Amino acid sequence: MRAPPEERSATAARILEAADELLADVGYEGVSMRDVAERAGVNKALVFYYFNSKVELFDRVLERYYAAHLAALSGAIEGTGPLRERLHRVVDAYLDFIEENRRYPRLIQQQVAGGDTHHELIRRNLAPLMGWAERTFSEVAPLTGPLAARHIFVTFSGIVINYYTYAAVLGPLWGDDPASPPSLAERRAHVHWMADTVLDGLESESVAPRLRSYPGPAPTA
Amino acid sequence: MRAPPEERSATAARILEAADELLADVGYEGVSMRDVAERAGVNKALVFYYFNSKVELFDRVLERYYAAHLAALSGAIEGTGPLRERLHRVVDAYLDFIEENRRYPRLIQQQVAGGDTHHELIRRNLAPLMGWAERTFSEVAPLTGPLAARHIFVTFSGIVINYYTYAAVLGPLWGDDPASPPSLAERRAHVHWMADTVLDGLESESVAPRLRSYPGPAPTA
DNA sequence: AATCGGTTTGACCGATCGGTGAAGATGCGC
DNA sequence: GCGCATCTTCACCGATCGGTCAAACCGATT
Repeated sequence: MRAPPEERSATAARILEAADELLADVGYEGVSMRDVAERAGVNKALVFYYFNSKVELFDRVLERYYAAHLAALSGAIEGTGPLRERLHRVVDAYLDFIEENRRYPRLIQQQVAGGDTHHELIRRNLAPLMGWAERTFSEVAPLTGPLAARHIFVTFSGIVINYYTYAAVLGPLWGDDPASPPSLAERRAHVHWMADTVLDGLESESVAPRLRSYPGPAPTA
Repeated sequence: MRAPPEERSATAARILEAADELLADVGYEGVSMRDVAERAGVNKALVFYYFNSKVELFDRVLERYYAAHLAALSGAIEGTGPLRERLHRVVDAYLDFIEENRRYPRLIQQQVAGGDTHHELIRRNLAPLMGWAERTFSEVAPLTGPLAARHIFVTFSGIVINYYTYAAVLGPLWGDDPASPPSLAERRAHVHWMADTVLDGLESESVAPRLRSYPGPAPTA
C-alpha cells in the first residue's frame, strides 16, 4: 500500500484540493474533470495521471473527510470523567472539526441524501461513534424505545450538522451572517444547552416517567 | 397563468412522476432527459414538448414539494391552544407530511446541500414557518442568544429530517428497518419527547438560568 | 552528450448530453 | 370527406463528457 498521490506530489495535492472545492458546490455529477484541471491549473490528462478515474479522485476527496471526521472525534470519545463532561467534549470536538472543515457538512449531506454509493464507507466511519453513544447513554437511557441511544445519536447529529447546511439558506432571512464567529459561538452554546437539557430530561425520566405514547394521527391519505 | 402541464395531460403527469422518482436517487445532474423519458415510457422529445427544458421540469418537481410542505404545515401553525399542544401538532403535521412523501427529505437535503440554485425558493417556503416559530417561542424563549427561536427552529428541523436521510445509512447498523411503521412510530415518540423536554428546559431556564457561557476550545489548528 | 524515469502536454476518441424541427398519428368539429 | 389543433415520434445537431496515447519536457546520472 503505497502513499496516496497527494502525498507524493504537490501537484497532485493541488488537483485534490481543486476537486474538493468544486465537489461541495456542484456535486459529483456536476463537476467535470476539465473543471478540476482548470481550477488546479494543470492539463486534464494530468488529473488522470495521478488519480486514475473520476470516481477514484472524488472517492479520495471523501475518504479523507471521513477519516478526518473519525480522527477528530476519536480523541474525545476515549476520554473519561462524568458522562455530562464527556458528552460536552464530544460536542465540542465535532463543532471544532466542522468549523475547521467548512465544506464537510454540505459534502456529507450530499453523499447521505444522494445515491447509496458511499453509504458503506460512511457507515464504517459512523459505527464507532454510534457504538460510543450506545455505551455512553446506557448509563442514563433505556436500551430500546424512543429514548434509546440510536435516537439520541441521530438527533444530535441532526442538531449539529443541520445548522451549517441551512445557514446558507436562512442567513438572508436572519439579517446576520450565520457563519460569523459570534454566530458560531452562539450556536455552540445552543448545542451545549441542548445536551444539558436532554441529559436532565433523561435523568428525571428515570425518576418520574412522562414519556407518553404518541400513536400520532394516522395519515389519512 | 394557465394550468401546469401535469394537470392538463395524464402523460405529462407520468413524466413528472418519473422525473420525481429519479431525482431523489441520483440528483439533478445525474438524471438525463433520456432516463426520464424511458421511465415514463414516452419519447424523449415529448418531455420537451410538455416541459420546455430540463431545469423547468425539475423546478416543477421541486416547486410541488415546497408548496406541499408549506400547505401541510400551514393548517397546524394556524391552530390555537396552549403552546405545548400547538408545538406537538406542528411536529405531527411535519412527520405526517414526510411519511406521505418519502422522497422529500432526500430531495430537500440535496437542494440545501447542493448549489444555491433553489435557496431563494426554499427560503420563501421556510419563511412563514420561521415566522411562526419566532412568534410561538417568544412566549418562553429569549428573542436573541443561544435560546432564540431561530436556533430552536433549526434544531427541530434537523432532528426531524436527519432521521430519514440517515436511516438509509444507519439502518444496516441497527439490525431493523428504520422506515418500518413501528420504527417510524418510535421515532415520532422520540421527537415529541424532545419537544416536551426542550419546553421544560426553556421554562425552568426563565426561573433558574443555567445557560453557561461556552467559549469552546479555540480551534488550535 | 546520451540517456533514463518521472512529469506534463496536446490531440484525439466514442459515448452521451440537452435540445430542435419536421413529419406522422390521433381525435374532433364540420 | 376535409381541415385543424393537439399529441407523439424519428432523426438529427453541436457541445461536452470521461478517458487514452504518443510525444515532449525535465532534472539527475553516467
